[in-house]
Amino acid sequence: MTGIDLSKRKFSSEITEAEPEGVIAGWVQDTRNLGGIAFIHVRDRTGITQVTALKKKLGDDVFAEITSIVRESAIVVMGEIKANAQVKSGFEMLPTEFEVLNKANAPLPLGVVDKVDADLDTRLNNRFLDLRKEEISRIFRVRRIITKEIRAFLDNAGFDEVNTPKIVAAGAEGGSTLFTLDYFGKPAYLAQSSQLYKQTLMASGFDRIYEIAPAFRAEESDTVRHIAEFISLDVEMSFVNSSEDIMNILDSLICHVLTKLDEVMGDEIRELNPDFKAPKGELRKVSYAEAKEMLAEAGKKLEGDLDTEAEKVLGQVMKDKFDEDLYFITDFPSELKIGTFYARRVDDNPDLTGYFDMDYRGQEIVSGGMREHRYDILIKQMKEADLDPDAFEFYLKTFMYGMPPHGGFGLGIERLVQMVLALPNIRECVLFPRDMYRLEP
RNA sequence: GCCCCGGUAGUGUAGUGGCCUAUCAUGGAGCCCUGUCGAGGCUCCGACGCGGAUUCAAAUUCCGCCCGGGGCGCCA
Repeated sequence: MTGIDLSKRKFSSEITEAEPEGVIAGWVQDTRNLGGIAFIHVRDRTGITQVTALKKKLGDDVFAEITSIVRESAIVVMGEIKANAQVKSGFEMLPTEFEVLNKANAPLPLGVVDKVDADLDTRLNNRFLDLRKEEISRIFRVRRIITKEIRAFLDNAGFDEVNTPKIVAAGAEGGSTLFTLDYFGKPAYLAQSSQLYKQTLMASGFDRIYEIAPAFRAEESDTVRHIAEFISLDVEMSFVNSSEDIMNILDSLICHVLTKLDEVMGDEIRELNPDFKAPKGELRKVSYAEAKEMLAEAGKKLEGDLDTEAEKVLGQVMKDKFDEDLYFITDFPSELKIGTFYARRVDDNPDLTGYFDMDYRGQEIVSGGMREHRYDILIKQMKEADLDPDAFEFYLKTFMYGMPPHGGFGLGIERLVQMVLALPNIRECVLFPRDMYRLEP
């Protein structure tokens, strides 16, 4: 039991002179002891309150006690609120009582307000301390607003949120990138995408659905844009004519989300990424063939699918030419989408698919398009992709009883956050990232 | 999976065979200071990833292992 009633606690942002007595609680960020006066900066999730301790008023012993609290200890302070123009927040607290709720050990494995930077690895090993930094927790505020606005937009557009299993018997794109696990003695996998299930729901009359859920990839991809567990927004809609219908929804969705984000915390985002701006409206569509030409002009010859360098060059071209960050790449050749067996090819030109990517400054963040809803063609494409239809029985069955034409897309939430904030590493926008080497914390 | 690079105090670094009893900053401990907010001044503390090899001598060279960083392929 503490002597100070924690239920009376106010956040730093709520401190005003209106209530002359107050209780604050948080972490001791820093102490400035000037001898006869000391300033203790107490941080909570809304900001910092300065506690001003006077030796004369508190007495030598209490003053020594309050000024010797180890940084990052959790404390609660009760005191008098005073307006003071010399303080950043405009208010300070003159303590009458305080209590260390739990002391921090010294030295800290990671400084929260130190003047030296720490490596990402060190920071992730001590993530709980890393997350106490405002500029780090800000990344997750951005992330929360993004997912909140995605839901707001899609709910409003008549989409229902669903959940599909993450323990599955087969993957959407073959077995090499699946994590295996033992499921009551049977082999099972962690879902690499909700593709098969969201299509199944199209055969179930849901019409418009979305899911925001983890996807697991056992790809041995050790890069700044890959993680083994990421959050995917999956959207699927049925009774649609073409990929245009799907791109329209995605276009409106992304513009809505980024516009709202700009409204709510645009300035804070630009402190971290000065180039952030919300797209104005309809996004540009560049066909694969056009992209190839634009790349040739820029001196990058392309054979086959866009490689990482091609994506980056194209991103720069879009920036230079149109001053645009976000754009579609459409009409991928079918030969590049063999592995994506469920992609529907253009009826009068089977060399092309209606598949598209959406790139954000040269980084792929979305991929999607019309799915193949006709059973026979699907089987054929599955075989071309070297997959065994027998392993997909539950999925294929849904195509035999009135599967409507449908399509959708998958968007990598972390990739979007990473590009909005221009973060150097995707791990920055995951609380506890999982990669080839990191399984804890 | 392939290619390149690195591991020095709690944290970030300097140091490429002897000048190393290892630099600087930050941090920690302590002292001084009644308006700090990257506070300031002074003192002290604290480190060469592990194993082997070469050498009179290894933080420094070589080999193996472990850990980390970057790029590619692939993808969201």
